[in-house]
Amino acid sequence: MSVAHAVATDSNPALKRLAALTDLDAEAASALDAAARRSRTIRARREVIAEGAICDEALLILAGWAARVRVLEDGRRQILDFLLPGDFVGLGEHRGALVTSAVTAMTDLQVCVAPSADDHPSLHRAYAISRALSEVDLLAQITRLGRLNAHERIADLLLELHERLELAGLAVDGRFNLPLTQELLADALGLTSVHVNRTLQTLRRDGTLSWKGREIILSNPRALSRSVGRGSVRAAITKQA
Amino acid sequence: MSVAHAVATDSNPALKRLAALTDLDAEAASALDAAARRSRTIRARREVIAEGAICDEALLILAGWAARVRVLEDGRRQILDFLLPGDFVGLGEHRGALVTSAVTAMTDLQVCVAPSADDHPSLHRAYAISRALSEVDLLAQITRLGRLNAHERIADLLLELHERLELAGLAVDGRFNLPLTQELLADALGLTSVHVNRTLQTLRRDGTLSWKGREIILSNPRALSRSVGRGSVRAAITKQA
DNA sequence: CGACGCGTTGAATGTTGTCAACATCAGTGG
DNA sequence: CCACTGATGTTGACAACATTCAACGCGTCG
Repeated sequence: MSVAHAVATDSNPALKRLAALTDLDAEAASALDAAARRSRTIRARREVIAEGAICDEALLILAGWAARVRVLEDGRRQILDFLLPGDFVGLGEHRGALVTSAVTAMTDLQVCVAPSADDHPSLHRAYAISRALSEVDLLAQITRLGRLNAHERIADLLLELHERLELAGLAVDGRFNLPLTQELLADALGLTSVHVNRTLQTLRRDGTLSWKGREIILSNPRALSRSVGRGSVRAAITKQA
Repeated sequence: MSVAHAVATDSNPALKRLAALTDLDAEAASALDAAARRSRTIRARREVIAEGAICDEALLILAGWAARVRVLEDGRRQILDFLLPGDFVGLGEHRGALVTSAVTAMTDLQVCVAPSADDHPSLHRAYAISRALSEVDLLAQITRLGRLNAHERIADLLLELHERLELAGLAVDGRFNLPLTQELLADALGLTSVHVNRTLQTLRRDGTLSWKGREIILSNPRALSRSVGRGSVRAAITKQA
């Protein structure tokens, strides 16, 4: 990862993540940097983009958390996945495509338009890897909901978030900022908030994690990862880069 | 959908599906037709491609069913999604990418190498729409597992399969061939085969469906779709084309 | 025939959801 | 400064949903 160019990889989590996915050349990095300077803020709980909208350009998340959400007619809600700094909104879609699910800001959000990768091979690579990772995470979500129990679901999701935030420099040693309520966690995990609450309590009691305010600490991510049997595809893709 | 060219859209479900996604020009259709002539057979239960393999080219499924499967260390199994005639294996991945999950043949399978879309704009469009649909289906699977109960999960999945097979001309009026055991259905739905069995019985009793041998009949797909509150994103994307 | 895969059934158990109440805290306006 | 409000977390009792285990029927195939 070259730091010769004058772009602030360290102060910009999104840029840091993309640089971690593949070697960005100076051009690509400065294109991203320029894009980031034209950023826009979206308030928490606002919709970033609606289901069924037409998508012409992808957005890059610079700061804050968003989520893709589906709401059933009777009010049941499912969070499909979370979008973190360095992730894209609508990157999968081809130009002019319908957006396949609503994206909502979970916190105040800072986004910019993702620069076109057309004349930047290294950006193109970074986008491709980012897409691949987000598919891996969707598949992991399916396995979580289909075959893990409440304890495992919570541990596995927190591990995933930790791995992802680590890439952007936003998690260290099992510690990171988790700006979610137990109810949102429940909506992501296919559980009720009551059950999430109870399960969290046992995870706290047995020393697996602590969570006060918005700071969460996983006592031993490695060990937890092994004990939950968390897959290694993410790591393989990240290292391949 | 032009049928002027000499390509057998009607006898080839895969071609029929792609033609239904977007208007294929004669060149694209004959490229697909040529590719289909160099097909390969894979026996049921064999692995089509292993997780972690390197993917250089996408495969097109001409006949038979496959599935992406994830198996946990302790033997629990989750079917991530099904791949039907006209679907692609490894289309999402960029060249040289790691395959993100094993693909297994559920029946004897006929596949061919998907022709490159580089110099066929209409193929490119078809592939893009196909990718978009498969993402929609992944998101639907997440909602199914996270927020629907056993009855709803079964109905919703069968409706999805019906919609998808309809595009390829393999389902008509709620009737299609379902080459799965109750156990495989359970692995896709995050349930046990015992519970799937019991739930199917009540669905049969109340007249929602019948299933004998491999033929399944949904009595009233429209009504069922409404009663389950099944989303319409698939339809929107298909119509957009 | 026997072995095997698949579907079916019953009884007991375990996991998760529901409902309702209360605790805590931050913010708001009187 | 306090009372009030709303969002979030916590708890208990109970019901609903789903799994487990074990057994048996039925057909196919060697």
